Amino acid sequence: MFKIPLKVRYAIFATLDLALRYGEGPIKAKIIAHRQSIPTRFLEQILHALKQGGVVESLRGAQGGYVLRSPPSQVSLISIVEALNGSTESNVPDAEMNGHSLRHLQQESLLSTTWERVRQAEREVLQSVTLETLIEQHRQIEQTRAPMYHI
Amino acid sequence: MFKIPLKVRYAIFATLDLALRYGEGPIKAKIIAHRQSIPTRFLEQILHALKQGGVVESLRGAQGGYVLRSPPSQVSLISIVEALNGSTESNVPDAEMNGHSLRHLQQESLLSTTWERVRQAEREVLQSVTLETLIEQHRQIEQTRAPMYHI
DNA sequence: TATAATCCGACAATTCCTATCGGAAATATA
DNA sequence: TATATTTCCGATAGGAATTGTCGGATTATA
Repeated sequence: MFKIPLKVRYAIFATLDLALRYGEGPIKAKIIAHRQSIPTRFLEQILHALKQGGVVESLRGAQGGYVLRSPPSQVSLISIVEALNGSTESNVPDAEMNGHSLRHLQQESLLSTTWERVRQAEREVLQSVTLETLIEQHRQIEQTRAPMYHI
Repeated sequence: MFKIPLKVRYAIFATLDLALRYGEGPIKAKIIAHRQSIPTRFLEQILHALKQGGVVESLRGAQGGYVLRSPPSQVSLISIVEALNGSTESNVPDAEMNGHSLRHLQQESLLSTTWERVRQAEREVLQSVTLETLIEQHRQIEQTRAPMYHI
């Protein structure tokens, strides 16, 4: 329906990369970027946002890198998405209202309930999917694909 | 969660405008634009898309205009949203795949189930809300607001 | 100290959304 | 038929958001 930003996908695959090596110490942004085919400098920004959002921890300096803050089973996609949107996406900053006419504000209030329901529905799905879920899905895909090469 | 395009809101309020006058003959884009505070030329595009999507019918020429194709109770928000996104949003046109590496395609396939669930959840909400629903909400808001002015 | 890594702000490039425009085609009315 | 009206359609401009790059500051290791 509504488009998923590339940033979000990158963030998911970066954290998934960390999840696959959970407990093995910090991993460098550069390594993740290379493994997941993500522009390095862009990924740095994303990882930084994920840190602000409490999804990952960072260790600066030589031999530093990034680590998941919680085990993969505890990291849901919603926490990743929300980390990227910056905590305070809350509700229509004042600045944005100035551009709108009174009419538009009334219109918004009429739809606000519906939008809220849509977002809640999205949230529920994203809450139910964790990095561990994705890892399992990945394994299953690998298992059903592997036999193909042996025929 | 994921941002709602202005185009979608305009489309909803335009069809709502038609819904409020359902059965009273065609209504001109210019009139709707003025009533709903929507840029006229932009609205024309939107109405055209809504026609392609089967949401409205158009009558060209003098005394022409637009009419809802179905009664307000039969027009759900999902049909409006899908009309705007162009029928064949289906699945990743070939052209788009060229830009992506093999890795990115594998990544996509891993998330495709999740995205599909998110979209389905959105769809269910939007299916449950019709223009009639919004009209009723509107009336209720008016009723609770009106007494304020009499004090 | 030298090296390695994250951090941070600025900004360039690109894509998408919003909006405008000119004129063609169709229709009603006189 | 002539005229006015209105949708139709493509092109494109303007602006905002997304994507991506860069330089250097900061922090840590060795």
